[in-house]
Amino acid sequence: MLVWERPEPPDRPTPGALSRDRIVRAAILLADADGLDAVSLRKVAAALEVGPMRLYGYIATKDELLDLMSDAVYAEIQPAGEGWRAALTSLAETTRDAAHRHEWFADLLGGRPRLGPHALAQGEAVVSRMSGIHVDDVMPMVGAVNAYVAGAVRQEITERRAERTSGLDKRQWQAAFGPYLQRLFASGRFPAMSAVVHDAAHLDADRSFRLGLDLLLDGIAARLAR
Amino acid sequence: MLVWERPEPPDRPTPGALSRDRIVRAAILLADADGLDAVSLRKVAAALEVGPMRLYGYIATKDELLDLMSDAVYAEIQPAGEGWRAALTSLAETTRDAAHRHEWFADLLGGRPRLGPHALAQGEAVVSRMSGIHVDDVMPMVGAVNAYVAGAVRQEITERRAERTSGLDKRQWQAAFGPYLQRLFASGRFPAMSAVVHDAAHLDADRSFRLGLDLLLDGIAARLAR
DNA sequence: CATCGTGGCGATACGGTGTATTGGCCAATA
DNA sequence: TATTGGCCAATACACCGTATCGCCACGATG
Repeated sequence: MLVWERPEPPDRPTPGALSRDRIVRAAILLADADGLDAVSLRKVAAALEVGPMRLYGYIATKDELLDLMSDAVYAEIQPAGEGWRAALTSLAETTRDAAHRHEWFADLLGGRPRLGPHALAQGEAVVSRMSGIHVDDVMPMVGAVNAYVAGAVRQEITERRAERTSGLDKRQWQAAFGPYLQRLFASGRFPAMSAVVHDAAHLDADRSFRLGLDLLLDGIAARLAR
Repeated sequence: MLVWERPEPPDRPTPGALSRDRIVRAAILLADADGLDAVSLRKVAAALEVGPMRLYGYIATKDELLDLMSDAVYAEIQPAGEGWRAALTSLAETTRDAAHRHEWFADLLGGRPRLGPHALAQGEAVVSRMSGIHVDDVMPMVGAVNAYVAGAVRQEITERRAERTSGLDKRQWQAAFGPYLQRLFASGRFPAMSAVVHDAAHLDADRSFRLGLDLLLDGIAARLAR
């Protein structure tokens, strides 16, 4: 049950030959274009001009393919920076950037164990930059940032998707939810929320993500100062 | 396309009659028992001793059923407490408790718009308790807590599931990942992580969740004090 | 060189899914 | 009583992940 490791055939691969990499890349292209639901083993195989069963010589199951796709994205996330605050900020921003390039990544983020080699390498890159922090504090702090990032990114992508599908048929969306929401708010059952959504300044996604992250990092800084 | 509102037939319902509530409750029982994947319209219908197509008189699509299930869980989350810190803490803990009762909720959390009536009521309960906070700061702060909670809870449930399935056949799991991880760590490519997982105290899930939450709340408190 | 064995690969098959369509039956109305 | 309308069940379709089977081509062996 080797998941992330599977030896390629030792003789140099024929250029057109199948491989785990080619399969994962094809799956990622499909997911980038049409979302995770568009990734089926049949479609991936078709994109590679191959029968569906061929894939089972390289991956054991569809879940394993999803794990490999995730780990391929982790390869794109390599946080840099000096000092813990820069490292954690970079971790958050590069993860978010990756999710913007691959929206489906937001759906997988946190939904499966992060044990792939690239995910581990990313963890190493972060942990190794947490200089001067007590060893007992490293994982909780990194974990908290990862949790915030996963939740915030998923929320953001969800909203973006909702806006996009409502943009395609904004008329429909407004017809469906506009009256419903309007009635609820007019009902007076949500006075506090009404006041906030009416009066508050609306931040764009960048600023809102950054603000929440800064709150968390400020809390970490305060803890470290004690 | 009324999603969360659909009038029940006005004459008082026959006890055994179908209804959105009965459908949602049956789906939740299935999901609690065997996970989200076990929720299929056919199985829900079978649990209600009814043909699958009957459900389409009450819900438009399976996604709508998932939205209704989510919103039913939000009905269980009613944060209490006086003052913003108690309210946000309560929001986090009750959300986490709900995900412990309904593990599938962690998979849905943040994955779809939170526009159901109970979700809105929960939002109102939180916002109305953010007393003394500038109107522009309310949503970002509540949003940050919600993001952290969603990410942390999903991560926690994912780990819990991995442990459980590996508990069923722990031998298999160790045989699969033990050597792989051992080799990676022995390879010396992850010195910082190795040191941390070797030397650091391991917190249980309760403490780790609470610690991350406190970091974020401390950051909020610091911001409010400025 | 002829034959046999083998192993990889394609096609087929199975049980499941969400949902569209069809057709029949029952009940209320003209 | 004849008709019509609406509800409900059954059927149907396209697709999914994956198990199985049978063929064919190739390498080893007599």
